Amino acid sequence: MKDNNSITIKDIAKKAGVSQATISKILNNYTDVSQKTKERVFRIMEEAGYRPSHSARTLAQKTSKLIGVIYAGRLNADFDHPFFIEVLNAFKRTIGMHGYDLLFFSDETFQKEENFYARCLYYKVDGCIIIAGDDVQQSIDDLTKSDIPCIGVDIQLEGPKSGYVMTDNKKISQSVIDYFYLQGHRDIAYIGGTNESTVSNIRLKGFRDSIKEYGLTLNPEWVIEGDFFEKSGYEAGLALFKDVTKSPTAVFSSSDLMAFGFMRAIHELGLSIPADVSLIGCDDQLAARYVQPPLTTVRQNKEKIGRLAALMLLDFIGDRSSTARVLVEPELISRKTTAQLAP
Amino acid sequence: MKDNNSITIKDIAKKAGVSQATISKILNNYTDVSQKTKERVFRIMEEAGYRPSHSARTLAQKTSKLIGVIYAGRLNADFDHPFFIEVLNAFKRTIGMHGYDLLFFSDETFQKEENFYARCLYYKVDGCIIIAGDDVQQSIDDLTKSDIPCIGVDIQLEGPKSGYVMTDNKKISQSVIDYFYLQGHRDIAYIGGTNESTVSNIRLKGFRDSIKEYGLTLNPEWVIEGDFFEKSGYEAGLALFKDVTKSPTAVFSSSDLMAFGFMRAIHELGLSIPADVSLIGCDDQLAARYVQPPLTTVRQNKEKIGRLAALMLLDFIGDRSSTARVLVEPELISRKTTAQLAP
DNA sequence: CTGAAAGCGCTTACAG
DNA sequence: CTGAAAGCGCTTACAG
Repeated sequence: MKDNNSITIKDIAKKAGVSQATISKILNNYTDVSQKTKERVFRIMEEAGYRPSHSARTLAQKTSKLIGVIYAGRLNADFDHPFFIEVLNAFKRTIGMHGYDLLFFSDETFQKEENFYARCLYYKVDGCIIIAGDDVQQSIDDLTKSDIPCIGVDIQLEGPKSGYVMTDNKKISQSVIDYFYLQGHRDIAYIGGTNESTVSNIRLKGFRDSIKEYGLTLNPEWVIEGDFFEKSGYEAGLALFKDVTKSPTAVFSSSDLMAFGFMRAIHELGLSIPADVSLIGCDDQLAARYVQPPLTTVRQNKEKIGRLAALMLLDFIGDRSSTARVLVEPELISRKTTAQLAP
Repeated sequence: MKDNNSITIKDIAKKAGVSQATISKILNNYTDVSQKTKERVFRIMEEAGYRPSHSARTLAQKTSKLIGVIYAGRLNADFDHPFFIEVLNAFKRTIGMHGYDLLFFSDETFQKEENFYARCLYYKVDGCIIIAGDDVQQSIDDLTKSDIPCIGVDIQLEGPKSGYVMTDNKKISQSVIDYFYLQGHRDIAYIGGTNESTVSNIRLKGFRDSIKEYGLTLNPEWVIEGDFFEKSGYEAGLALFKDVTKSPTAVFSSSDLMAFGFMRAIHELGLSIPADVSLIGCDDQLAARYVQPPLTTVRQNKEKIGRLAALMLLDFIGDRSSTARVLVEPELISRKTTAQLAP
């Protein structure tokens, strides 16, 4: 529209008295250019205020130095999930150091079609990070089957150029059971996320397996399906403690939000934590530190997950690896909602 | 590298027996193409698996349909700030419906140079959203002076194609003072953010002005500079209540995090909220609902800010407006840290 | 309603 | 160490 700043490689070539090819080589760090011309050209570019063009470069090179970010999932298909942000933060930092920028696909761009593969081809992204619940599975199917490198976070991608990284969710449950067991608890309940969630199912399986390993028996009524949100935890609390004689002594809630709801229910019932029941959450949200009493919970290493995702993707892009599946250790944060079971 | 899926407009033109120009017109919704050819071409594109190329289009059109996202600021130059996320969410949704995708600039891409203007030209973004504290001011200077449309959130951009939207921060303080006054409080203290923060300074000024409007006098020792984080609120609490005879009856903390710190200090001093002192925070973080007692605080309308930012930017891009400055109403959320002053 | 041709700004063999 | 030329995949006046 305006002055457009459209000084091109051609203009620079003319001013420097060399060919376009030479300018291009200088721009791309070729070694076979004499130091003198290099310096002169750089000076001229500086004076002229030359700006390279991403589209021209991408068109010629067929690679964009762009990474697509696909997010959708269990929390309202938006990116207000704190887990998402922190992982993406670390990812962005690492990938940025390698010269990549991030492209966020707006779900709405193509009227709900959400053909991510098409959009990846459109933008010629070099790779993708997919952070997601399980409801995206279908819309990313084409993409993960393609030869565009993809790393999944919390989603098990199985394509030819795909890999994933996630917390060892089985170990989350194991560490919780271990912790409870050592405190003397034998009657342990579980509040899960939706059963459409892979992550949630792994945690549940880990829970069942651990219970079994300790030779304990699991009351089927003590496995409650929630939806990760506060209200479902509240309802679980009410259900588990409506008859105190049949209540567990310890509860593992697979999200902090549900744990908060559970605490509210227990409070309303006139009971107290951890005197009447021990509780462990999962996520380590900020609020976990501020509830009364502060919530014992399990933290995922989001920084590590993000960094690993970036590094793994970079390896795919550079053809230094093909598929990779990595599990990251969780960490149990001990606070005040858990206590030794009174003998 | 591989099959590349490189069916171009040229191939389609050949198969359809028409010219490239016609294909291009169909792709761009020109009206002057016969319905028959249109349908035939669409079918052929479908069969052939044709994919358009963003770079080719951008190169020819000089517009990318990309919006640059610049974030930096008071919280560690990363995007884990909940305010940021929620605003950006709403922004993304709105801008996405108009066919734009979001480009996140990685700060590290150009070895800390952070010349955002250069990168905007490089990618030919159609506009930018800048969500930031004040320390970015310098690195966005070139950009906001240019003719690239920019909308600032929480930062007052003054360029020829710039505007901003933010909460009416003066009103935040006013509503807090109103609220306290109506409860009988006359001795009101303020815990601010860093004095490099524009937002913080507006709030402080609003605080001072409101105090004056009610004809109250402000004890200079009751204006404390924090840094938005928990610890500084804790220290402020200690300082304000080391001598209870000289303490305020009400405190406005300009962030929830500092309010949490303040609560901790009061608790440690053996005092209680709101019996000994009323407290209002600012942000309405998730944790505000879960602290004991639940925190009265001020909420910003992040959804509205994000939507407005998108709409304003779209108007700039479409040359339907030039500059715009908009303030959004805050909302005071009354919870349990505030009480009528005992007579 | 349709097409020929130039152009967008860069890179890439290839030749020298 | 340097350059001429073709090509990347699209759009845009312009002519018909």
